[in-house]
Amino acid sequence: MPDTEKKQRKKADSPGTKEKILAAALEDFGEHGLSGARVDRIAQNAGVNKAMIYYHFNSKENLYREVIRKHLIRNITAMRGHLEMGDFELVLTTVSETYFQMFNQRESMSRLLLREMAHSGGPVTDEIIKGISESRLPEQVLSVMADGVESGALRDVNLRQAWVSFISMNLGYFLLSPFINRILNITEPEQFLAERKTAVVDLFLNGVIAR
Amino acid sequence: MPDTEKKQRKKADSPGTKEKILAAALEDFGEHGLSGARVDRIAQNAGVNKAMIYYHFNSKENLYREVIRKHLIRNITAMRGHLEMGDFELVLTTVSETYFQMFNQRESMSRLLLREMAHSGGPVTDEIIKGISESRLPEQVLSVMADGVESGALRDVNLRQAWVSFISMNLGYFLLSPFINRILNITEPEQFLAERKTAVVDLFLNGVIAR
Amino acid sequence: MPDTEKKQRKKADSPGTKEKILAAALEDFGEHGLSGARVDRIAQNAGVNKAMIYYHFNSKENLYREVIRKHLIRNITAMRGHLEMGDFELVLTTVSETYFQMFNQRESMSRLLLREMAHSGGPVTDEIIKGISESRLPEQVLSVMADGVESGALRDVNLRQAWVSFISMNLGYFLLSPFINRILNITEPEQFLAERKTAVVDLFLNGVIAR
Amino acid sequence: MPDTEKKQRKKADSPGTKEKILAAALEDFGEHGLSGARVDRIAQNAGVNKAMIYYHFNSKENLYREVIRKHLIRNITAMRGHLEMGDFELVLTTVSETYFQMFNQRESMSRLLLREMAHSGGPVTDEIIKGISESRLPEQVLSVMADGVESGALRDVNLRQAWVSFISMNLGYFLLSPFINRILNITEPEQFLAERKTAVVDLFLNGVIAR
DNA sequence: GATGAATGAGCCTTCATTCAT
DNA sequence: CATGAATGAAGGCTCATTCAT
Repeated sequence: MPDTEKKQRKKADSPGTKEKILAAALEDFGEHGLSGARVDRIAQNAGVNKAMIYYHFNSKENLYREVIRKHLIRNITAMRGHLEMGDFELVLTTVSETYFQMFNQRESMSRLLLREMAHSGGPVTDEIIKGISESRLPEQVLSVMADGVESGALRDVNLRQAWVSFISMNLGYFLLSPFINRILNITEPEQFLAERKTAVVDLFLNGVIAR
Repeated sequence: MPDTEKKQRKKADSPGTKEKILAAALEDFGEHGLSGARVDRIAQNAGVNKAMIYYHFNSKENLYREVIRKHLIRNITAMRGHLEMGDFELVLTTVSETYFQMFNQRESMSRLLLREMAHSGGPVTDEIIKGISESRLPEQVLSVMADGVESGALRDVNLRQAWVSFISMNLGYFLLSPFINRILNITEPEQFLAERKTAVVDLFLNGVIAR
Repeated sequence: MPDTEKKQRKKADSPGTKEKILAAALEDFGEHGLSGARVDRIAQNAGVNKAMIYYHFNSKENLYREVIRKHLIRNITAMRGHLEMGDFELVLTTVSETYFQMFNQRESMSRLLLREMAHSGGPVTDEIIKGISESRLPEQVLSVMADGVESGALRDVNLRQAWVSFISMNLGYFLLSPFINRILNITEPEQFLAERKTAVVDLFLNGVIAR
Repeated sequence: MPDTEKKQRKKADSPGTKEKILAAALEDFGEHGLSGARVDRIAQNAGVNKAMIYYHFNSKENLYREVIRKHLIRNITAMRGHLEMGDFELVLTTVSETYFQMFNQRESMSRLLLREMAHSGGPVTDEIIKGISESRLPEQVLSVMADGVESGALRDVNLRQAWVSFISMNLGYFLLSPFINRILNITEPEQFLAERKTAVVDLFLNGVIAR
């Protein structure tokens, strides 16, 4: 049947055209933002014709959506799997590690997220939030901390404030690294980053644990 | 009273045209970023002719530079004055307060800074960094903390890591608030923000103080 | 007949869009000069979208370059073919004829060249000069004249001065015709032009031949 | 009377403001043409406020007119004085000399004239032509030549063609010098120019004199 | 699927000109 | 006379998007 053939070809034909576009788009959106990105440039860096972008995705904005969907949300929801509840310190370490993996794999990623957050009402804000909410991660951690407070293991701190602080500590360096590196004269960012995971967990734990 | 406003002067008049442009520009750059901002829109919101932007500033990018120069760097360097060394907790509180004042006065500001930081190689990165460096704030705080470690008052933590964490905790909510508010279901951001100052200092202090 | 026009091809079609632009551009540049020409006007007269000018050529200035390249340099280098050495008078006549053909075919051309020469450091000066040099025309004529002087057929005149005079005589009317026609009250320029070829060669020959 | 005072000041006040503007304008128009010239630039180079240009002259185009009036037409009409009829060769030499003086004094001048001629229907074409006609120079020379032909001293050439050739030979180098210098590899233009006057007259005389 | 050509709206910038002082 | 500020009308160029093949 020709139909069958066609369908199979459809998948086989474009050898990763969509993927090449998505990769180039991630780079460009990360580097220049939604309005600063250029469809021509993305097409050229992907090695495809510009019209193909409109064939596969329908608009620049939709491409942006898909990029975030693929690279960001996928990672966030994947976090759920890695997070089997247990020791509080282990939970914190796991969360930290996931963030570090997520943002470290591709430099463009953090920039992309940054810009998106700066937009607030941007096109994919809702989806990101939905992704995070569905991961139920904040909920779980807050509940673990609540248990800790109740059992007297943790100080009676404002849990949501604490959680915001923890997230901020984790993301902070990714968001601010170009600045921090120069201001603090950090010459080996990789090493600083490697130390950071434990430093963050250590500071936070000492900050909340009862004494 | 005479000379209440500045209407009677012959020259150097231009009743705040530059200021009106700068204000409108801050809004637009904060809302849409450098590339997303529109010169027409800025002119219209400032109530001036579009060409005046090029008369007073020379290009869109230069206007951007001036906006940051005026609103950001001015604040950062002003911090120096407020920071007479004293009690460690007082220092932290002062720093926190300055950040909170700085970003709270105008919503656009945090978005502007956010975007600028995401750019890294952006047009004013150097100036911002210079402004911060000249304020000598990081230097001072690090030295205070070093004293604390030496005297045994503070745990032997990596100071730069701790400092990055403190900055991140302070800026984090400003940068991420649109997300955080919805994810943590924060219905009264003002109150959350008001609590935040002390929460941040409290968590950090407990995190570093020797026990 | 099949394939009369070029409508059936798949690619490389664009039924002469580039050519239409070049033609309209020649007119506009000739009429108003590089800075006086208007891209909108060129596009409209060519019957194409303004953006196509930037698609096919990359800037107004580059379009200008291409116009000259196509219409001027092509003619100059073509001269080489017509110039088989022979009788001195024949050489002069050939040169004259080429100039007359070149500038007579399109009124805009002479104006274009005129303006370009007035610019000296203009964008295509180098190319024009290269085109002329490569045609080796001046070289050849000078050498023929040198032979004439040596054999005693020609007076011992300054050859380069003579050559400049000959060129000037040939181009002069094209450059100055709007003025000359009115000052000398020439009511039938075509006839004056037709007589000019022989008049120029005659005057020059008599001026240099030994007596 | 204050009125008297004012009037006298009027003339005395601006110490050559108009002149400074005219000088700067000549330069700019010569360098960039009517449409390429910039009022700002002229004002700046003249060291006056831009509005002054509109105070003294009324528009860019009118300034252009005045520049030509002052620098070109003045010269052309001045020629009349220098031209007392006499020996034919003397007449030719005088004409040549006048042209050479006129164009040699200011480099911008020839470019200005060139551009104006390329415009044909330009704003001052009429005035230039009127200036030339009123100088009666062409008329006089043609009549001298006619006498020469009648007396048998000159060959029976087409007088108007000959006159056009003579003018072209005189102006040619000025118009084409940037090109000619490079094509003929003329390294000392001043010397070439100095030789040119006699070369032109010599060639023309030999071309028309009966043999 | 893929491509080169085409389009229309809009953007940043410039410029001749005017106005208030 | 002189000036700084202001204006409106383009002008060159870009860009997301679409079309024909």
